[in-house]
Amino acid sequence: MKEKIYVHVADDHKILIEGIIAVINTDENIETIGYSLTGKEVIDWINNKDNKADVLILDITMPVLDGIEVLTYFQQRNIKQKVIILSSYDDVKIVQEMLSLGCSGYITKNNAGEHIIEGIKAVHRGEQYFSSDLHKDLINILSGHKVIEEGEMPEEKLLEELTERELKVLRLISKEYNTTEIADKLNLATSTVKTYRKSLLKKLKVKNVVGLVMYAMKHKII
Amino acid sequence: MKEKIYVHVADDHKILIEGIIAVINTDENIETIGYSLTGKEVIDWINNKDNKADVLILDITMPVLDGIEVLTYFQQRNIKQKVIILSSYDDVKIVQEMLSLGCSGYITKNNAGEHIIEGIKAVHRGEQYFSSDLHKDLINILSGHKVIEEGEMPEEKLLEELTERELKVLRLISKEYNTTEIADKLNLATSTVKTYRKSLLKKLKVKNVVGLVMYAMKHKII
DNA sequence: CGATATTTCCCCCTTTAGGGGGATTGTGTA
DNA sequence: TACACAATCCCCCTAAAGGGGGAAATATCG
Repeated sequence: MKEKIYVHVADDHKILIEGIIAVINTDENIETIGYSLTGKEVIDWINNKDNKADVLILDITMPVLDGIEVLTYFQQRNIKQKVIILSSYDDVKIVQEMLSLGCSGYITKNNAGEHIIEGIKAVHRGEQYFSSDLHKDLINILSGHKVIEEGEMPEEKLLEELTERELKVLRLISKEYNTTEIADKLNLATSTVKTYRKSLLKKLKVKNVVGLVMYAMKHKII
Repeated sequence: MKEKIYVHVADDHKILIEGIIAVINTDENIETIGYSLTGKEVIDWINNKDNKADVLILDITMPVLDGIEVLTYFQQRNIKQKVIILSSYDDVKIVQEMLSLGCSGYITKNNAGEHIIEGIKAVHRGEQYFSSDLHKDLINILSGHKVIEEGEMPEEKLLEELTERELKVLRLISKEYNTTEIADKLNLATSTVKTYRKSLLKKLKVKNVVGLVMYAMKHKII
């Protein structure tokens, strides 16, 4: 008899958590062990010595610390638990960003529950897992992706087309900050921030800030 | 022994559907009878004579015809099945809009599964049902809301705070049009459009276009 | 090492957005 | 009828955004 895999689920929609738990518990070798409704709860959970979960199913969009922030926290603390991202988005860039933040799997919500069970078992074995409906070109890109080892700190770039700085600026733009305020927050000259704004408009092929914000929302950059 | 209530579930996230089905089937008096992943599938299902469902659980955001379009279709055909909206949004305006489109219940995804069972039974009895986490002021507003009778065509306004014109301008802003282009499209003077922009900023209490677009996306105005 | 990309900053300039008024119609309702 | 409000337009003005360059330092990668 194999040892059980203990799973913790984090999503801001309780109904979805209940669903995942119901699906997961159909497998004898997997057991759910608590859930979180916000990123903060996940952090609290990980810092609890009593937690004995092996795998975390993590939604990207959550109030009070989102999935990205949780992953960043995990990366900084070198958390041993495996993380599977459960997301509505099948965007290549997001998958890459999540991978660079150290997650072990990525499953879209469009996918059937059985994939979650597969995914949990795969990442628990130390593999990486991606749900099958991720575009084929994504799989191609990912096949060349370095598998993240235990304790390793992946430092590679994400969102190939947008640079770190451009992303930061875009996130701040989406928070209604203007050029001067962004320059202030990032300790840059306003001219520099203006340069980033211009390159964002060019790279994303949009007409104005509105296009930038729409892109940011659609691609969950905010 | 009571007669069973047959339920159909529509959501673009299969995992959520599986969850809902798992939750619903814990109740002996309710049985799920198929599901849809897009609004189009719902329409196909409703037009199938073999369908014997009583209640439809309907997500608002779906590809290929969203929940709003499905409800509109139902309203036009005078469909007898009861509809419960399952949504991520607990916004008063959206609830009102859905009610005006003839839905019988509104449950947020933040709510536990047990509410779904309660809701299904309630709307099947001919009542209206709203999940308990909807703001209290919403409940107050709704208590004065006319219950929609079979076959009635409600025509009331939605989005009280924004006027028709402001909404039109907001939608065009979200399409990256600038003031001049909007004025052109609506056959207005640019000064008029500027007036609307200013009143939008005031009414929605945001700093700039970015805030307008964020509001529009969050509230499904676009 | 050399090519390439990122980050940082500067100049010039035009267009657009936004903040502050005010004014006129028309419509519906207390 | 009087009042509120939506819809339409105008003025003035400042701040911000965007379009076009250029340029230097640093990093990265083959």
